[in-house]
Amino acid sequence: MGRHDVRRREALVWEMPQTGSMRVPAMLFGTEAALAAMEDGVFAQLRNVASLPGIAGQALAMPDAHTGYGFPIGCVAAFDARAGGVVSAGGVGFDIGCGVRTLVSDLDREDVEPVRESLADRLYDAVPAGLGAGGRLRLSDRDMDRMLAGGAAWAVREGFGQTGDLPRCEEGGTMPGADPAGVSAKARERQRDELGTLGSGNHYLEVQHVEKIFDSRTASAYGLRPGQVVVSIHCGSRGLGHQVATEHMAAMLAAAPGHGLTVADPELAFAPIESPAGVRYLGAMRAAINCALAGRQIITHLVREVFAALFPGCRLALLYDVSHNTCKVERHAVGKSVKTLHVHRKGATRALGPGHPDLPETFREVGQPVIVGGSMGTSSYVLSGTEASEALSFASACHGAGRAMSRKQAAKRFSAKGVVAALAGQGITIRTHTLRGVAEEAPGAYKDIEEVAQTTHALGLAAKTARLRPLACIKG
DNA sequence: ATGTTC
Repeated sequence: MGRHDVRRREALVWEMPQTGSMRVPAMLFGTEAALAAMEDGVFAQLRNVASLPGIAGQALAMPDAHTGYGFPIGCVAAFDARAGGVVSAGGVGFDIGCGVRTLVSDLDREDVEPVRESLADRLYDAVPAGLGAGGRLRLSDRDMDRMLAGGAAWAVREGFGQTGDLPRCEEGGTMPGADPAGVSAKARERQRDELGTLGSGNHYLEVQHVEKIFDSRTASAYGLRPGQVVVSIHCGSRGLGHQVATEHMAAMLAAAPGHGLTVADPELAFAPIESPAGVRYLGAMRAAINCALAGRQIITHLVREVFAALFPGCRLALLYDVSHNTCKVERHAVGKSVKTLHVHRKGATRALGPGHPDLPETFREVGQPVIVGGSMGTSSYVLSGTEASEALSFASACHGAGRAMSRKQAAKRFSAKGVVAALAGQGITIRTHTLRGVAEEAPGAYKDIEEVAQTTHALGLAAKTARLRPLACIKG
């Protein structure tokens, strides 16, 4: 029961046929070498996902997939409520609403290079980061409810950002259907002073420059040009999302026998979409997504303050904000019919193609910006959504390089000081709250982003638009 | 990912 029955369907497409308890086949994407390097756990977890009630089409692993909690990270799976479909907290992940946003400036690399160290210091001081780090905001219970219902739109109303930012966020900056009352007192307490903080692990705030443009028409629609300075923010819902995930995984596990469901792997806890446990999770999950959106919006404001101090009058406009840990209700073609599905994207990015009605007018002709964050010190990519991804992956693409080894292995293998020095030699400034974190996030602990992006592009999951190179990176 | 093992 593993990878031995994986069949090559096309150059970059691999299928695990429907066998045993699987209700649908599973598909994986990558080169032969990438599949050979993929952890055994991905195949086993994908088989579990493909066995869940009500799954539609196929279970999918993106080119950056690696083993996760229940579902692989880099997994897309869609469920049909009318066919007994389920929702799984492990199918969204602990960091609910985690995502990336990229801001585009009117500065050139040459403007930033002379003050790179000072800019890194100021950003490090302005944006709280690290495990358990608190920020300057303290939310009352009433404000907490408003934040959980309003997301980035709430943050803009509170003075953090510009109304023009909102159309540039997935869902317009507010995830609908949130149930703030479903977020426990404990989850709220963990978040009380964490709003607008970066967190730790692979989260980062990076000043980058546009190193290469692959498609000038799309890049132009996105406002990207060679040499331009951009800022990317990668973070999620902090302690609140973690608490929501923890509580609901336990609740789903407890409720499973009542639905006549067996859960093979406790990490794979799930509940029928329309069951009380499913409904409660979805409401709380959407509130956590709003927490993540509000957080990225507040950090955007802090970054703009730093840039305004160093570069008076400079522009820092939001290109796009997109999550890669979500479950969303979307319409997709399955076989000959179009169905309403709960699409889980765990370590996978929504990638709507040209013409999709959910896209703002600006992106209607070229498709959605798909922001793919590299690991610390390596390139990131701006891709664009394609029409092909609808048939391939429920309009989804990769989310990053994907880990090639565990944090523990990486901490053993790499020296933090060595990593910082090596990156300095490449003209990349690192500011960090934890040296161990730097070793865990060493570029060598990740897959090659170039190969992941190329596979994604060649398959048509999303198209290469621009490559971003880091200048300065703030780590938690 | 995470008040880094409720």
